[in-house]
Amino acid sequence: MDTGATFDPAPPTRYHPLMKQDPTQALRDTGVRVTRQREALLKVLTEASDHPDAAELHRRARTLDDSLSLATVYRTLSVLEREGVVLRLALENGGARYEVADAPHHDHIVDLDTGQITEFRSEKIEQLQREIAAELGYEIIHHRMELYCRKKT
Amino acid sequence: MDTGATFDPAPPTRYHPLMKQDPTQALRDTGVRVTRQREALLKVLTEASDHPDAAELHRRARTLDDSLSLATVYRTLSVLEREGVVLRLALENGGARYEVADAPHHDHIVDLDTGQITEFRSEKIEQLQREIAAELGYEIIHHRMELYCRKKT
DNA sequence: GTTATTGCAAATTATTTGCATATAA
DNA sequence: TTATATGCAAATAATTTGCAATAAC
Repeated sequence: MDTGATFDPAPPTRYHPLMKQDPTQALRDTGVRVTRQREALLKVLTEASDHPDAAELHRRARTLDDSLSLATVYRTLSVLEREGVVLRLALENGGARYEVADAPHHDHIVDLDTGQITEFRSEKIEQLQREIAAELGYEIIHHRMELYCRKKT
Repeated sequence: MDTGATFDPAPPTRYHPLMKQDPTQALRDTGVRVTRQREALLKVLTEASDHPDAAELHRRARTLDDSLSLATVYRTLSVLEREGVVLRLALENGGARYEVADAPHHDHIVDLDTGQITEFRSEKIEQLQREIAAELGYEIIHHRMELYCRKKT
């Protein structure tokens, strides 16, 4: 069985335009001010291989800048999302989770027992999605797909 | 182009075991008490062709039982979800939306401009999903897929 | 008659916002 | 210098919960 799908426990390649170079400089070029707290958050985000929520990012980034407030975490995440630097993930339950947009588009497998998230992409599925949307006269702007799974015994 | 996908603006066929007969009687058989407020909510849910949130369901059901409280709406929805009678939809933003589990599994297309939701199913995609999960030793318990689209011009 | 369900109000959780102060460019 | 970002505390929004009263079976 070869589905042509590829997997990434933690994607290595830079992808988003803003991530091709130093993200802080790239942000500056877009007219976004780079503050101490934004640098801390960016560092924590790029180093995270899991998918932390705002509170967890706050916890981690505070070790780099202990004045950082949770409100600023939310505000910064929203700026970074608008700039295309991070992606917000809204899983089935609980609050939003975040990941750096440093890899090509992918979808997620959630391990229901461990909570572990695996990323994968399937060009075949993407193609089918586009065709299905097109049948209804639609163009896909973006999409989400999550497989909630358990290890086979 | 034939993707084999099928579409339902509002699915007609009863599906869930509990929906094959009178849902209220079916619930009673499972040991769930059928109250005035639960009947009102069930009626509103089965008659809805859109995907209302809790507040909207409250509004609609209150015309049938004006004593119905929002807290009871939430509690009832959670009971109905546990019983498999309704599905909770957690779209990209905003609160949860609900639909009756009266049709086979399907995914959703969300019109970004009108908010309209179209249901579709694609056995091809489902098959690919299962294969991808299997490659990682996973079995899919359930999944979600939403295509956020705009009408092609 | 029991036991589950309800309404109400108060509590929670996740996130956002107003405002005076601090700071990047 | 001057607009933007920050921290703090208060405000929202969606959902949940404690508890005494009520109703289903």
